[in-house]
Amino acid sequence: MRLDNMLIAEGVAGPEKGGGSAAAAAAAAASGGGLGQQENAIEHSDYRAKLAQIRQIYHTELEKYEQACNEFTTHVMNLLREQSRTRPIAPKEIDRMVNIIHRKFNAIQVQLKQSTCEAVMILRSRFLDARRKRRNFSKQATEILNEYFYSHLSNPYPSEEAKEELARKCSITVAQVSNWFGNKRIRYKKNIGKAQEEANLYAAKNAAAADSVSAAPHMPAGDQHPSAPGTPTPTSGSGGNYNMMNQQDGYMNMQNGDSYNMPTQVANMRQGMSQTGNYGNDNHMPHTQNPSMYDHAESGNAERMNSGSDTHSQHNSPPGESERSASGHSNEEGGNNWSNV
DNA sequence: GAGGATGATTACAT
DNA sequence: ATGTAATCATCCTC
Repeated sequence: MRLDNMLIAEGVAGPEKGGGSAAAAAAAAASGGGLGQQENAIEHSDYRAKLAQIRQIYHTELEKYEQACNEFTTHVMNLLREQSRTRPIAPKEIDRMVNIIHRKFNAIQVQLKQSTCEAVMILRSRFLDARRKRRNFSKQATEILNEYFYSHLSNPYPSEEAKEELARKCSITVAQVSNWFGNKRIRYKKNIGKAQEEANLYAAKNAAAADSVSAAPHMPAGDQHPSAPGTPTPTSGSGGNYNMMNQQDGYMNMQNGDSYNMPTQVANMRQGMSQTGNYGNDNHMPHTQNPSMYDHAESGNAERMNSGSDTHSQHNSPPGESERSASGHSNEEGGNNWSNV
């Protein structure tokens, strides 16, 4: 019964006219924004064509089975009729035989329906799989995301609100922002060396922005963390939008002891610089001074990765981020070791 | 066309 | 629920 319903819903079973339109409509709904309508139309016609093919195969097979069922039933009936000459055969017995045959053929039909459902599912996944439709984000969106990421390098876990804000700015969904940060964190860790160049780029950008801000100090005081002046976003042009980030930087600075009073941009810059300075250079910063991820990552030292806090701290840190931001609590136990895996 | 970059999905952990 | 890691499928650059 469920199979029947599904096949009807997918437009394989049910009325012939407009077969597949339901599924095509579902496909249209599921595909979401981002694609041109023409492109959609092409894909949907393709999808409909394939679905029609499945539908045709399904119906011819079904017809074949029904025909075979009828043939076999009449065959058995004939046999019974012949037998009735030699022995009495009750109508009940005939009914029973017919029922058995029908049950058998029903089971075969269920198998047919199952495999048809599978085929439709595969077709759907082929056409509706978002991976097949992926488009790169706009340059501006990537810029905004990178900017946020590198200015929160010590704790690149945007809160729900920050994600919404970023999503709005980049014209993407919150889920896409989450995906982006997930991918970014992983790939940053995997390729620290290369990412450092990028990090420096954004750090320098921030520094430049900081200069221009300090030249014209007009930031609303209410927006600012006491120890972290605002970090304006050059591309966004709306300086007060990264409230969360300022608070997070405050959290980061709290752990750094001497950098507690350091302006955010300078801290970021320093992070970037220390990164470059340490990479391929024995001039490591003492961990107590700047226990940032670079010290761990650039060394590529698995032992170091396991030292300090265990995996719990890593997993506790992200979910706590928003709470920290909201409550303004600082974490006295080095929490910015997100790369310590 | 090859290979890297990138967005999305999945499995699994906490 | 949210994160990581691996992987897929596509885009993009050379």
